[in-house]
Amino acid sequence: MRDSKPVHNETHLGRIPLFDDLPGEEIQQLAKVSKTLVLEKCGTLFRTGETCPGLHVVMYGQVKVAFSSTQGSEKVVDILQAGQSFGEAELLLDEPYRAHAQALGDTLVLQIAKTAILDLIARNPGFAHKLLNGMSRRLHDLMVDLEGYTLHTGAARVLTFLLREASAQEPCNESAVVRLSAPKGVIASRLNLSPEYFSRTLHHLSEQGYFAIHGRDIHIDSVSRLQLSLA
Amino acid sequence: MRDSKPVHNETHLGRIPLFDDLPGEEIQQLAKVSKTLVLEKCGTLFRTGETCPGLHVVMYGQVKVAFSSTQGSEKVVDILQAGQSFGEAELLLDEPYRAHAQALGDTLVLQIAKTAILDLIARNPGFAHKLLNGMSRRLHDLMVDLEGYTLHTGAARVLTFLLREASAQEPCNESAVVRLSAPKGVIASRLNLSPEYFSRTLHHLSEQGYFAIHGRDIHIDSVSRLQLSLA
DNA sequence: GTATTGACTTGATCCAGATCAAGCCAGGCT
DNA sequence: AGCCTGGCTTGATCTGGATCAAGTCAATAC
Repeated sequence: MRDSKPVHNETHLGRIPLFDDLPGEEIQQLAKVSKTLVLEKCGTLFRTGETCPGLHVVMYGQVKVAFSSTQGSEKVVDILQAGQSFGEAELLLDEPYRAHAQALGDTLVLQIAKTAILDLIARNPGFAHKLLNGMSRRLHDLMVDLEGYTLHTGAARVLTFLLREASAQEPCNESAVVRLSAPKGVIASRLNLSPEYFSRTLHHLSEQGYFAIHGRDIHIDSVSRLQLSLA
Repeated sequence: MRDSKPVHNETHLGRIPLFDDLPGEEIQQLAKVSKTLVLEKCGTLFRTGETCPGLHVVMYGQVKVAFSSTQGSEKVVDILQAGQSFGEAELLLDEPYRAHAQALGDTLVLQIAKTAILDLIARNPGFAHKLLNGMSRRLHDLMVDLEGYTLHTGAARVLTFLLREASAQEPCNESAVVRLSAPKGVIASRLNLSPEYFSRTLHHLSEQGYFAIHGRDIHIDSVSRLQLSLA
């Protein structure tokens, strides 16, 4: 993890959904108070228990956020893609992180100083509203996850995951090729399954004819058939 | 579930944490656009799939929020106490509820019109900030729950629950009597356990000498001993 | 007082998914 | 080439917690 000077971050920041209707001078101000973090594969962004130095925004690459148990096992909570921000709740509450975050590949993250964010909230109602929407989205997604973990089976979670990926990667197509954006073990943990059971479930479902597995590519013939199997 | 005219809601609203530093005229405005809902035991506040008519605030009583599976079983997500609000995320996103809500006893709930809340966010940065803090808190609590569900055992969840209740009901005491605020079955579901297993675990832990069970009262001799057993 | 209902307990059995243990295979080393 | 190393699969076994099935014990209703 190395720091570098904030060169040309304005242009990048301006494209992030959270900031994209902020006036130019605000963006410049943000860029001035943010640090650029370059992470290589497995590089740590933050650890459990650390206090939150600012808002993290993934510029490119992927970051996995996970809990770690005392026995060394870990549970992936989220896989952040480029454009996503993280740590709003901890920032606003001044609570230490419950989870740790690690880059899944070469990744670039901006860290925006806390005061700048608080400032924006106080001065710019539009920004506050956008932040509220972002947190609502996260809260909502977390509820969906929770529902899955507590009252759906492993297979159902796998199917829902594939369907969501399919509609994100190839919207409104009857057939789709879903490319798993992370190692299967990471996806498994994200779905709260052991790698072994995830593999078995995936192969079992493919034997039922729901899709074909080619490495990290899942070929789905009939998206609507998957949908039906969940109802 | 009956509606009644908004009588004297101002005084009640002004005491809710979310609104307690709003000027009097704003409170009056809120009271004017809010509906009073009187629920008796098991009365439904909202159902899964309904769209959100406004922000719900529990004035007194208790409301359980739960997912229901197709097979009739349900999973309690949260038990709302007096003073708590619910539905911010769904309100802001215009998404239908993922869960349903039911009164656990005689309960009074205020329902504040969506437009009034949006207005306040736009006009009053302090309110927006407070709302952000509230949602951060909920997001954070959900992460804690998720951590418990995914990497702690049933017994550990029971102990953590009792400890949290103890410190809420009798802060900083070495011994405490925790009164379960809802039927054991509801608490069990909140901890993602079957009623049977919750009962067993509770009795098993009491046999280990962690506490004594007297109906809904749990007598804890040594709070610090429970804390130790979790580390 | 007796039935009824709802909240809880207790025991027996079952199962989804974890864990343990090999083995496999592709890609990056030297 | 040969050798790791890490990601994935596959099989055998185990277990936390669910489910099914009776009770027990209030508290309310009749």
